[in-house]
Amino acid sequence: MAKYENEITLEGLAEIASALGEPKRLMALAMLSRGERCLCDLTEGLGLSSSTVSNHMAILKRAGLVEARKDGRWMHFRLADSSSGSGAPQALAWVLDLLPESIKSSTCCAKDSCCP
Amino acid sequence: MAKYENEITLEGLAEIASALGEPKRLMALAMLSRGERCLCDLTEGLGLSSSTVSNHMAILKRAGLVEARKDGRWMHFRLADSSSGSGAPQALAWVLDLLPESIKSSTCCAKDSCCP
DNA sequence: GCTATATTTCGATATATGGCGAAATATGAA
DNA sequence: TTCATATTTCGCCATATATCGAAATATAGC
Repeated sequence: MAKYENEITLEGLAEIASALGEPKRLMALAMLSRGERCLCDLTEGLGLSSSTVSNHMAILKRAGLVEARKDGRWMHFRLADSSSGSGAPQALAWVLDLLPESIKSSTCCAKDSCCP
Repeated sequence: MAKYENEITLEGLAEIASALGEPKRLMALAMLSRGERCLCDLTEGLGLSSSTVSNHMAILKRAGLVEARKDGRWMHFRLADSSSGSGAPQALAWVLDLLPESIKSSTCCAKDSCCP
């Protein structure tokens, strides 16, 4: 973590935006906006291999956009808490506001497990 | 308003985020937040070649984050108008809110032409 | 211990991106 | 028209990214 409590560096800001810059990752966030999911659920919903989804989630986690919780064999992911610093909550607010509408005009998800 | 007027696709959203996911482009937006600039000003401020900056600005323009105006030999860039649709204004609001603070802890800009 | 399942890590590969300099284009000025 | 300047386009290179399958790791249940 940075030297100061909630310090936001230019690189950190770019990292957050970059993490959001991939349709499948946006799709994953949309799924998580409806509640916690384990990796296998995300894998099924996104139609990607588990290794690929694991990578995507690591990127989102590194950017501070999601948090993970291990429960036995399952890794559960959820959207980052709004109290977490460094700009991620604001980014989530922005993107979650626009996601529901944008998903309607997309064929990104393999199943409708993610689509309202 | 028409149904598809300001439609946001998942890919469009990802394109906006992706355009924001590069420190030099964030720097360029910070410069533009202080007023219109021509490409040569941006080039000097960012410390990159003009061809590279031209590319960066094309990416920001394509994402709807900046607008351009040609005046003689000079191409002037400015932040996209808040009335423009497709999520760019919200993205700009998010990033412009955090940029001033983040720039302080960065050595990205070649000159202080961009730093408040 | 052994097996089955969930996840991560490890190559490998194809494509995308950021960067530059050189060449091409556009335009104002002499 | 000729020259100088601002910008874009092009070719190239190095690095990053998205993806997969296979192998490695972790854990629940037997």
